[in-house]
Amino acid sequence: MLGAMATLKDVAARAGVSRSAVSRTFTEGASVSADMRRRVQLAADELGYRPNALASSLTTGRTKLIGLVSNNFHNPIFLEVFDRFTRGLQQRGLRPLLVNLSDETDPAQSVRMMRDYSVDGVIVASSTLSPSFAQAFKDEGIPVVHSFGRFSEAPHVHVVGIDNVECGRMAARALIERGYMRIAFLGGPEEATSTQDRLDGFLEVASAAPGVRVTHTFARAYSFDAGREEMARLIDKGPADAYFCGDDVLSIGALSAVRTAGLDCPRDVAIIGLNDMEMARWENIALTTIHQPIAEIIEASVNLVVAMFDDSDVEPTATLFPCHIVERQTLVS
Amino acid sequence: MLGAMATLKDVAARAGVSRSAVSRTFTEGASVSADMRRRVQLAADELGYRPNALASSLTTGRTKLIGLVSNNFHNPIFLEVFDRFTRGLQQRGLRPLLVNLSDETDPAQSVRMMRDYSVDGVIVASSTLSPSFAQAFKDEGIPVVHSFGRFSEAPHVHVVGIDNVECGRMAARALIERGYMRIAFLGGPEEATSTQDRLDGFLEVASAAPGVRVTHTFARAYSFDAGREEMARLIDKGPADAYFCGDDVLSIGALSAVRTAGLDCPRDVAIIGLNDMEMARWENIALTTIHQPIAEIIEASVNLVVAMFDDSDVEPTATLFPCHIVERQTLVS
DNA sequence: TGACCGTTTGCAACCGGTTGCAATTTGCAC
DNA sequence: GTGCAAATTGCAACCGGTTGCAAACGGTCA
Repeated sequence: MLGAMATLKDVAARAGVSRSAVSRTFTEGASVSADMRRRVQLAADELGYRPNALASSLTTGRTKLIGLVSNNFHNPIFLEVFDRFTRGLQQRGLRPLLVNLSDETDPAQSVRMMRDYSVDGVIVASSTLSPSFAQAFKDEGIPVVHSFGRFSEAPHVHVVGIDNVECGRMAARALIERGYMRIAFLGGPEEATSTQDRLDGFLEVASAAPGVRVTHTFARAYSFDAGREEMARLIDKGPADAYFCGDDVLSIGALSAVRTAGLDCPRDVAIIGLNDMEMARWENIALTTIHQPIAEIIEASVNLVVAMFDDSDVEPTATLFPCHIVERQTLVS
Repeated sequence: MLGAMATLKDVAARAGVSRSAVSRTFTEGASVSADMRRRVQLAADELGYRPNALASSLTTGRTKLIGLVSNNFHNPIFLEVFDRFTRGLQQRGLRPLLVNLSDETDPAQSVRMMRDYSVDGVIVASSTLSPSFAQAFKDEGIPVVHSFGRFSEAPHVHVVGIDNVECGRMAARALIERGYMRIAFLGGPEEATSTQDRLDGFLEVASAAPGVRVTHTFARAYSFDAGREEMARLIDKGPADAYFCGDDVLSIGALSAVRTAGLDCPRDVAIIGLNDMEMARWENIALTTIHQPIAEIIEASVNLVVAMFDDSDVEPTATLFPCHIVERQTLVS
């Protein structure tokens, strides 16, 4: 169609004005007369001109690119997360540059990469990465928010998420209140910060409850298979009465193992999950679980990273959103 | 840490060489002596210098940015798709710029956006978008590949995917071979190209089979709820013996409805899906389904878009990968 | 008519790189 | 030591924009 892409210069020539005039026409709030703007627009339209966002970023220092870094590409809840993040960013005129932090890749490399592309900010979306990973971006001078990250009283970077320790407590209380006496935590991978925190809270409450026997084990991943395998193993050894599973996917795997073993879910082995992902509502699953307010977390994360554009040096904050239990059918009521 | 990011000029000054020398040191295959390279490297390391990818794109004309455009942010299989795309691109040194084509946003806007950011290419990952959408990128001179797109003998843009019509035939044959006499297609949204094609193939074979009664309906989306609702409705009216469901998610929803109605899945109502997503293997689902070779499709798509960098004007091709049925437990054997 | 002020416009330098070309250096054979 | 080709280096222009500054313009008021 067009031999080459029209540039500022072409438009200026065609409209018979200076390059600055063209630039100003396409810059919000610049000083241009209505007449000039009309002439430039006309020439621009004829040539199909659009400003090159990358070229202008050179002088303005803003790319409107946001790094979206995650290592959770196997947990269905993250599709929901990506959906919301991309929409939230797009609505604000920002573009997500997606980084898949698969285990092989060196994390430091992704930091360099983000710097190479001069992203305006980075959102680390992961409940398993250590706080130090997000910090690496800050050290490079890149605004960063850690979504679903580990809470800290005095975080080094902005953290938005839930209080995993409190969720652990909440789960323990829920099980104890319902009269379960042998309860257990079936966690995600031991090295995940979310697993550690949820366990801490769970044990804190459970071990303080008189007469309650509490145990815990870890699955090798937040995945269906890992949950199923671990629960199968536990059933073999004689299971507890009720389990707090590290997350919903794990819960669904565990649930499957329970049923395969010919046991009934709330009656023989009860389960409470965490996340309240879409699937938890499916009527063949009907998982009782702790709801994590994803939408709020993401909204807050995006707002935070945007706020940092203007004032990059605000004190890092930890924003926690409250969770609540959604009653379905995997716990006696 | 560093007041500001070090630039080429800073490094040149520090090393006492010309700016060109620094540039060449960081350019593959440029003419620099070993001695020079050492001096520059030293200065660069001391300053923590890294070349600005966007600035260089200005002269090289390559950004290594690839637009990844999709409107499927609710089908769990697309998490797998995004995972594979991001890894495939990253391995080749490319960065995915994710675009969420949610229904509200004007498609034309995403085309402009990609142009503004000078992406080297675009991958449209969607089985529901019309071919003309992908074409819009081509019209702007942007290399584009439509993954999971509709097959055409003479496509306007590169298409990589499966033969949906053939899948429809395959499903019909599978049901007929197994002796089901009243079969039906429970499709995705009627306007999705994949739904249309699968229906065509299904009807073609089914209506040619003597004594076989065939019907079809559409769910309002490729989603669990839509599948469950539609199947519940069908059960009310008296269901067919066996259903080809538009995809796995739909199948799982339908399966749920079948069980909720107190029916047994292969015996009373049989189901075959399409996709073979991870969940189809879950033992509480065990869906018999047509396997779609996602990995191959994505690998081929990425290769294709990369190949277009060098030669943008190759004749558009349609690459189809064969599918096969994976036997599990929702069809009699 | 001229002084004065606010707007609009263009010039030219700059953002952080790349690259063609010519000048300089190097290596090697004689 | 000389001659010549190949390898290395720097200069300067360029990629596609933005922006501070000063000149030009337009209008008002005396």
